[in-house]
Amino acid sequence: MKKYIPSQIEPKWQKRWEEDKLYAVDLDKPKKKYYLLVEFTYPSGDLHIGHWFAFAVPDVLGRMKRMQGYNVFFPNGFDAFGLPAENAAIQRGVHPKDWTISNIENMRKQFTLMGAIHDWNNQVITCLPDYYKWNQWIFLKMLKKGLAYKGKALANWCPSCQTVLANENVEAGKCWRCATVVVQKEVEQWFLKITEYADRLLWSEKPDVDWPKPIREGQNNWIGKSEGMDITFQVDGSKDRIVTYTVFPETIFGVTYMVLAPEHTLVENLTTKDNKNLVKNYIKKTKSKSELERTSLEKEKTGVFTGSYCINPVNGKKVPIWVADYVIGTYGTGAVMGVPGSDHRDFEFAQKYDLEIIRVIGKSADDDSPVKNQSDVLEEGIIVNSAQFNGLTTPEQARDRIKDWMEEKGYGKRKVQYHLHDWSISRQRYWGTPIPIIYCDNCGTVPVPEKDLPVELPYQVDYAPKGKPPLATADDWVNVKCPNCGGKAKREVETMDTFVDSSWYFLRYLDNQNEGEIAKDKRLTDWIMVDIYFGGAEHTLGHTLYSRFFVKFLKDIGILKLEEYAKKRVHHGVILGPDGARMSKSRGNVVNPDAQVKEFGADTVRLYLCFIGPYDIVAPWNPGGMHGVYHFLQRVWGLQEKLTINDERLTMNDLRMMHKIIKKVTEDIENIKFNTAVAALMEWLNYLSGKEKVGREEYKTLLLLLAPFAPHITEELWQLVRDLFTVSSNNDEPTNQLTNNWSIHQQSWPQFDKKLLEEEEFTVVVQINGKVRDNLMIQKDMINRKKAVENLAKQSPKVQKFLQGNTVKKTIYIPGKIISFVISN
RNA sequence: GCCGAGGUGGCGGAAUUGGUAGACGCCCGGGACUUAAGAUCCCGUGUCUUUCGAGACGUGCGGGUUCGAUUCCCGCCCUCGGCACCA
Repeated sequence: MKKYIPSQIEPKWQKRWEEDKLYAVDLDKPKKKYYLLVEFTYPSGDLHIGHWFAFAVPDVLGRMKRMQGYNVFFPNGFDAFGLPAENAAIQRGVHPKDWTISNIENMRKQFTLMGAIHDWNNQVITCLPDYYKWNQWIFLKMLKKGLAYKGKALANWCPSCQTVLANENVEAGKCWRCATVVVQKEVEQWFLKITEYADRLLWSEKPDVDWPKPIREGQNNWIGKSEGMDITFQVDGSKDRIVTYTVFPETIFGVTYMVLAPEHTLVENLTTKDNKNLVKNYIKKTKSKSELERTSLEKEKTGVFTGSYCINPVNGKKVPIWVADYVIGTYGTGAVMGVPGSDHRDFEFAQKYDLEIIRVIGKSADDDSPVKNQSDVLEEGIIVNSAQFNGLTTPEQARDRIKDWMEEKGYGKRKVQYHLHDWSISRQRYWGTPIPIIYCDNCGTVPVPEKDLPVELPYQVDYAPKGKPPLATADDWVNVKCPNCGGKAKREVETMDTFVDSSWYFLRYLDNQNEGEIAKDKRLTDWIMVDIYFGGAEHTLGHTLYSRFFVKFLKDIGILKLEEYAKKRVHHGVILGPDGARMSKSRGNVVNPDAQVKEFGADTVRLYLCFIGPYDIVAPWNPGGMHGVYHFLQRVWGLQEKLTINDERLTMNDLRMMHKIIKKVTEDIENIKFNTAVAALMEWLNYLSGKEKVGREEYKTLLLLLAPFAPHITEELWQLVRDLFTVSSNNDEPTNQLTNNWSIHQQSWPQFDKKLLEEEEFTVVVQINGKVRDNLMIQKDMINRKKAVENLAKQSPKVQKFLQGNTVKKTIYIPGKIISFVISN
């Protein structure tokens, strides 16, 4: 027997599989299709162990499905636009495109070491024009439907770089590049109107697709639908009106003040002379604060009085109007009614500034106790001090009745409000999809005609200009004729958020050569439902929400027929460094998969990643664990010494064990429980190692079950003993099927036989007052005879010891499992 | 603060329509083989007590339901991930 040396067998089989096109998928044959999708990767240049975890483990599922006869499509690609390429360009003077393309080449080589069944013929690279053309196309379709629009929004702004910064590029309130203090500035940007789809993006209680509950709840919370009311307050002595939004209209009688956001348009009008300076200073201070400071850092609320008052419509009460930065201009109406008796935050504010506090929700109908502490504040209970509504319980009885009454009287109007904002897609960057818009001196904003797509990204630009986006430096590109009037015009110089790219890439896999359409029609109907989608939990509120939005939009314009695009979503975990911290170059705890492959082989790395724990685990890399699975593979290798062709040696126990393991491994892979599937294989190997000889059927089944996990070693062993399997026990000629399908990965997945799983003997545990005292072995035919089992149990000396001198009050028998005596003592 | 996930040996973890807690692997200890080391194979391995038969305790903490609770209920503590002072 040769020694098991992974480096001698792995490249050999990878090459052969590639040559024989073992994993090529014919997308025109949708019969028994299985679309396996893993979130594509950013081409950072190096494949790290996280990529292996993300791709090699789902590959196990894909391989089993193939052996089960499915036409498995497991494409891969690169999310190739984005900031790191631009940073590399600035720091090292490499062009982002060259940097990205060479990274992709390198990573594809590293991907092949994994031994995955990827179909690279259908790869997607988002930075190529034939891909991003369709970003532009979708954008134009949205523009046509009014779902893409230009608007203003607050953004992080670096006054020195003259550019908008993403949150992750603001470090402690300063620009990551030049350390200038970042300010909030209103900037014109392109938006996609995702809020239009808010209701459809909300998950129902029982959706048709199998997505984890945490992601559904997370998205629903993020969308944040609330059903409340806009209530109008007249400003005292003025024509101005303040509209305030609330989800608690039942507390309207408890309003004792009004608060406006500093950005509110009425603030200037409402501020009286005496208060001008105070308010002005306050607003100035607010502006210097970043959103971060205004929200999380500042726990204590601050505010100033404007000097004006407004009138509560329900009771004519005059209440003071304040300005406070805890009210956000962009949420609701930018005005909040203060109900300190029934809201903890309002209470804190009222107490600090000595504002009136009225109880409108009490513990009982006659509860008129003063609200003096936070603990006296009640958000739910019985309505008091509220005229005809006293005595109603909140929110059930009171809320809708008060809403009805207020609408009837014209005091307010029901309104649905979402937390979700429209999606800003403008980036002042080079390395992204150009937004297909032309600004004409005569015609204004003109969309690029569809026939002129793609608007290609120019190669020659200054990536780090001061004061304008990089594309603005490419004069030849920027200056164009207006497609409408032929007059002088300029292109939009901003590019799209890269989340646009990833919102529909799973469609493009279905045909990236077909330039006339987004993907082939037939494949969009036959293949598009992704059967299982693996990815990171960090995309709960980003990518997966955006892509659901895109799919719904594409359905509305007739491209797709689906409301959801993935039948099932599975989250993977995170592999930490051996020190338990997140892997990072600066920490020096990065595990290099190539080095691991060199030392142990790809099969061991794959197997370890399966075995490390549940697939959604966050766990450190443990080098000792690698030794464990490597050892296991060596033992599998050594098992060939015990192989015999004499199948008659299989006992009932052997058969039962084998079929039990087939069932366990099959079901565990299907249910994404790879760790216990591997444990079952180890358990069986331990069993087989204990035997003198291993039967042909056992050996074959072990290789087949192990093949998805460790494709190389099983292929090698299969080829060594294949002839033994092709000859049936009565020495017939080898069957054609096996000679054509030379590879183990072309074989059928083992089936288990239910009949062979049935046990002959059962272990019954004997308990006395719930404590285990003995075990009984009983035969199958005895299983339902309680009395007999009871008698048998009572004969046990160990049991007798505890029963002696006591009376059995009760006997519980669970057939084949437990007999439990309850005694008094 | 809110939302979500979780807390089981020295370590990663297994077992939940309530039924022998610790599968499988790592580490560690002992033995075989070897001149030796390594590799490999076999045995042991939750804690404490023990007359070596066994006994008590044990799944973050405190209660409860039950013949029986890691699993169900009530009240806490801690860790991780996410976030929006959301009216």
